[in-house]
Formats: sequence, structure tokens, C-alpha cells
Amino acid sequence: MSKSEVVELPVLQDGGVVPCCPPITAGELSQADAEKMAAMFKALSDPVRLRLFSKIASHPGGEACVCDIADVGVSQPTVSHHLKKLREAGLLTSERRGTWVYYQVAPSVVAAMAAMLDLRS
Amino acid sequence: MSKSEVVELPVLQDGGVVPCCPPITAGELSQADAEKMAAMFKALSDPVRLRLFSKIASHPGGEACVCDIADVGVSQPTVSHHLKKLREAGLLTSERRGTWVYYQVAPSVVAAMAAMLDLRS
DNA sequence: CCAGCGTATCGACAGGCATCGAAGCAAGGA
DNA sequence: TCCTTGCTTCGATGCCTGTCGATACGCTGG
Repeated sequence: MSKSEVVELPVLQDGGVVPCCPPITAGELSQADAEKMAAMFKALSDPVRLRLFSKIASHPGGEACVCDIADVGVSQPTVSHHLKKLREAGLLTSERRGTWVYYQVAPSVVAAMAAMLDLRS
Repeated sequence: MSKSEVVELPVLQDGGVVPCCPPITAGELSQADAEKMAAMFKALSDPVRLRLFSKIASHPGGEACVCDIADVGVSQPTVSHHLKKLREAGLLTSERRGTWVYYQVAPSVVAAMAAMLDLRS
């Protein structure tokens, strides 16, 4: 299947600038909004995924090769599984360059999360 | 077990002001930090819990009676189960006042999340 | 003291998910 | 052409969790 499968990004609208959901403190969440936000939080609700995400996010340029981040204490297939989950949640994008596959932090993801938390400073 | 069981708040230190973990983009997360953050995100990774939390957070004073928020489409025991999860995650506190039980958003929770997201405004 | 209401816990069940080894696919070098 | 290396997918397994009905607990009013 590779990368052609777009899973209709849960947390970001097409532009990537407008958050999907109103702030969590702005009123009662609709069922649909709650499900979108839950999907995003669920993607970050695993320690392994959190460590993978932070390793990528803290790399220069917000991107890293799998081989650079695979050391998180679980087997290599499991790492691949978690990266796929993060990709499906719209938090990461992936790109093959020759032998290696690079993962990048999807743009505006952090801003979308900030909007959910009502942190328009 | 009842409520005397304190689950050593995952995301907030004793004072409640200092976040537990470095920003997610500041470098590689330690195993311990990743587990604390994951526990918090996991608490918010369910649509029902998200709706309950937002209902409480959007109530005046950041507090609400269970009877005011219980209409989220699941049975009463399930609502109670989810509120317990949010309490154990340190996101909510509860207090009995006469017949009713009131839940409040734990102070500084949102600030702690903001710190994780590297949003030092 | 008892009946009634609001909330929490219990026990059970089904579905979801993290994990692994094995196998498959892609790219590059001998 | 084959082998090696990097990554993904597959199938199986065991644990975790969301859900419910039944039941227990706490409080208030009669």
C-alpha cells in the first residue's frame, strides 16, 4: 500500500492551518469533534510512539531516518507499526530516499493541538 | 479501594505548577517521561472522556455536577468509570456536596500540556 | 428507620491493541 | 544475478479497556 493511502487526516483540515475542532474549553464537544480529537490523543498515548515522535521532532529540520530513531527498546517490526499509526493519525509524513525512509513531523500539528487546548496566547 | 488511592499524578508535580516533562520537541524523551505523558494522553484518548472533560471545563468555574454532564450517550456506570479514569490521570478532582458529586478541572493541567507542546507563549 | 435518589463498584463479555517472529519487498553493491 | 541491508506487512498471541446490568454505598426527606 505504501504512502498513497491518505487516511483523511483527523486533526488538520486540508489547509493545515485551521484546527479541526473548537477549543476543549469553549463548550460541549460534538460527537464528531470528540472522535477526531480522541484519535489524535490516542496516537500519542503510547510511550513508544511518544519517544519516536519526540526523536523526530527534535531532529534538525523535524525529520529523521528510521535507522536513527529505531532504538526505543522494542523490535524493529514494532517500531514500524508505531510509525504507521502516527502516519495514519496525520502526525507524521514519510518519504523514501534511496535506501532509507525518512519521517517528518506534519506541519501545523502542534498548532492544531494548541488550538484544542485554547492556548491562543 | 474507594478514593483514598492516590495514583501519583502523572502529569503534575506536587505543586501543580511545574510540568512533569520537558517539551516534546526539546530532545529525546526519557522512558519515564514518555510514560507519564502517555498516561495523560491516554486519559484524553476516548471520545466519551473528551466530552465529559469539555463539559466540565466549559462550565462556569470549571466545575460541574455529574448529573449535569452524564448525558453523553452511555450508561451511568460507564460515565462513572470514565470520570474515575480522568481523576486517576490527575485531570479532574471530585468533591461530594450533599447528594451530588462535583468534578473540577485540576488546576494547571492545561498549562502542563502547553509546556509539553513547547508553547511557552 | 426506611424509602428513594444519585453515584460508585463489581463481574462479565467483546473488541481493540502492542508485541513478536517470519516472511515479503525495495534498493544497492559484489 | 545473487546477496545484503533497510523497512513493511502478516499472522498469532496475550493483555488492556470500554461497555453493560446488577448491586452496593451515601445522602436526604419523610
